[in-house]
Amino acid sequence: MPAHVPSSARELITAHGGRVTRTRVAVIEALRASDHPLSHDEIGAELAAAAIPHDRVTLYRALEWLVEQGIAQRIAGGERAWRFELRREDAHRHAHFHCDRCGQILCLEDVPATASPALPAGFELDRAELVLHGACADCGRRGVAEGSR
Amino acid sequence: MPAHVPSSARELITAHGGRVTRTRVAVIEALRASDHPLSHDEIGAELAAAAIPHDRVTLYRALEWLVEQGIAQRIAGGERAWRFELRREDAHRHAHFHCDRCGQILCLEDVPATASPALPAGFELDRAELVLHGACADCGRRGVAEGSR
DNA sequence: CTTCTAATGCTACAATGTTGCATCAGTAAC
DNA sequence: GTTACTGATGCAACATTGTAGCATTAGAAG
Repeated sequence: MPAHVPSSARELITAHGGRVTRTRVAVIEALRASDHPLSHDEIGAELAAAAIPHDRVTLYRALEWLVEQGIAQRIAGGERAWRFELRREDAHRHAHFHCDRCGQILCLEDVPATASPALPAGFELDRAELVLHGACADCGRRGVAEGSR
Repeated sequence: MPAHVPSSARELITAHGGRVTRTRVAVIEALRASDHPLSHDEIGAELAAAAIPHDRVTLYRALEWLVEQGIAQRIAGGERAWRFELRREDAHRHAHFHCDRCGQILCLEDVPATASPALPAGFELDRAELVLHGACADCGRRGVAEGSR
């Protein structure tokens, strides 16, 4: 990925009136480099791998800020922990797939998370979250009868 | 609701080879009586209101069993806690709405949780979970600019 | 370089869910 | 009805995930 992309992590942060800190930059880079939503834990591991000192709480707050600013978005995956991914202009409506066996979550770029128009009166729609559950290609091939836990 | 519905809680349990215990019966009744998915906490409150002694862990395990048996299903709502609802034959595909302001979750009976056919090769779909986020009728009417937190 | 304050990095805590194990109770066999 | 078997419970202790408070650090502006 070129280093001088239009909206670098630095630009992205300053554009939202935030301070450019190593944690925020690293989190954005990690999210950008991944092809699937990351959990707090996974992001923490990325930072550790990049030898970037960080605190658990700081990471939570950095992500909270990114979500508030609309730079990132949360996904309620299959497990208890939140997952995060960068919010893209047009593609922030794709669905996700959660494998009930290996727990992996991945993006289904081709599957739109359609916002149905049939909402009751008075309701305001902000966003739609579509999560498909099942077995991913790897797990599916290993047979259905194995049992997942 | 009539007491002699085709599949009473008792029948539902024995049909799946489980023992009929007050906790399981009460949980099923609570889920059946509610028009929206319930959290552990809410179900616990129902049991307490019905003067049914219960333990937090027992409740978790009762719900776990119900989900395993396909009697109930989990919904990953807006908050961290799981929500549960009875799984209905044909209607187990409706979407849910999460109000980002009051935290309430409710069923959108009219909105189907469509399972897209465009899954990558090798993937097996079990179920689709569609959650719409926004403001419910009550919260929406009270103005958008109030701020949610 | 100094100043201002947003972010950080603790610690401590809250909320949610899980594990182990002794005991209780639902069910079936007698 | 009594007995025996084992699923289900209840308790304690723990694991995971996320928050709150507050003193300190460091980004950005002058």
